Amino acid sequence: MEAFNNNIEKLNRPTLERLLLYYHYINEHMNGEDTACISSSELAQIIGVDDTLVRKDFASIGLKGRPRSGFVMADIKSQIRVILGFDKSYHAIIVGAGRLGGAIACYDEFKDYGLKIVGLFDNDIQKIGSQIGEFTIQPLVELSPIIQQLQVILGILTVPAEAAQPLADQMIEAGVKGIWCFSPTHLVVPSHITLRQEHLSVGIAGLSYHLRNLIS
Amino acid sequence: MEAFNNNIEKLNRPTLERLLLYYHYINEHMNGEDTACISSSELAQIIGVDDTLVRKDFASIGLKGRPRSGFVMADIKSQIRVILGFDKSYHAIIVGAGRLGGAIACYDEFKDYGLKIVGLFDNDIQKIGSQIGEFTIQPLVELSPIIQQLQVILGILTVPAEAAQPLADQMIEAGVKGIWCFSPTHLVVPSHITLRQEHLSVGIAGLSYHLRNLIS
DNA sequence: TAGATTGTTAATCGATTAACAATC
DNA sequence: TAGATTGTTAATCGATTAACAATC
Repeated sequence: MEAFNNNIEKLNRPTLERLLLYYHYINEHMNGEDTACISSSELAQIIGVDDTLVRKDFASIGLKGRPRSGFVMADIKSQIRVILGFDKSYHAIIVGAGRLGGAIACYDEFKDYGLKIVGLFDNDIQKIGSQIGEFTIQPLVELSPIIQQLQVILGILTVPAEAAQPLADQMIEAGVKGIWCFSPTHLVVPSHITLRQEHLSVGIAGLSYHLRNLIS
Repeated sequence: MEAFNNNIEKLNRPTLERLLLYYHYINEHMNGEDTACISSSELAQIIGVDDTLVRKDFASIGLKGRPRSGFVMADIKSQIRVILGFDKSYHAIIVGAGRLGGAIACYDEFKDYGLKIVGLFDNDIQKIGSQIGEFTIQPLVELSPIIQQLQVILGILTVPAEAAQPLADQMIEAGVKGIWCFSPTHLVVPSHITLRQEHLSVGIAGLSYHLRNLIS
């Protein structure tokens, strides 16, 4: 297990992102045939990368193919699930019950990735107690107790930028191991905390940069 | 203009992303002093990159610094705005008036990036005519006419995965030049169309991968 | 067997970092 | 002037691609 972990710990970001693309494609095109195969070159063409890269990626997660037939799709799917941790379920909570927080709370696909939302919090007295999807919005005073009671390891932030840092600090103090932040700010967290910052504006930047010459 | 465009057209993705980080930081820390300077090493430390890289990035967008003082913050800000096209305003519409569509429609920061949402569409008869923020939800039959009338160049998709492709096709047919897709699917678009696919699951993959060893 | 496909080593490519002269 | 900081060339690093023997 030690060696195995050391091995996959090395996966770099481009590889991680490609693994997810493979996973999406296989997931949508498996049709229950457990023994169906796909060649690295076919998958490479679909994803838009070089076929050697696909084989390298698969080798890096311990997948073996067979000359003349390729890789068993069911194997690809299950191995990526294991490597990315989708086979293990873990608890997350959302702080910020605005439209974005609500959208994430109700996002159906999360269960495919092992992520289970177990709470939705807000400081707005108007919202507390009301319902979004299957969640009753809870007050912030419950935040730390719930994190501890339910062993929540991921905190999702969908609050205004200026509220994000203190809430992140509080969640880390209470025991979360990761922060997924949708607030447009720059969080500072201890090095042992996994942080993923989603900046909508990164998307805009790329689009705007490519579109700017078309704007009259 | 020709030469200038050829020049900046070369900006690669890491550079684009860093430009945005510089922009965010400068934007929040300028305090109206138009002449305040910042050194490449100071900015580098804040962003978490090498200082040579900051100077390379700035050189690549035509920014010049001064030995002993650094770069004028106001210059950095305005030059990045021009390069990324934030100084030009353009029209976008959103298709899919669910929670995520609503969140994006009401996202306040977009105006800083030149993006102006001019319509919110849905096919749900229950939703059509109702209000989200300042938008009245419109029926899909209005989609193409509005795109043409208002010269909409960006279409934002927040619909279920299976609805995304035909709607993208329709918007491209009607004249949009870019698609920003939040639906968890793989869109196929002509090569002259700028596509940005946002996959929430990419974020989950990275988080899950790093957290998986902590899950009991 | 012949031929398609894997697995892997070597070559290439592009981005980052190091080094350092030029400059204010 | 002395010293901090830029601007740029060369070195390094890491990821991708090419080449090709091994294999079913």
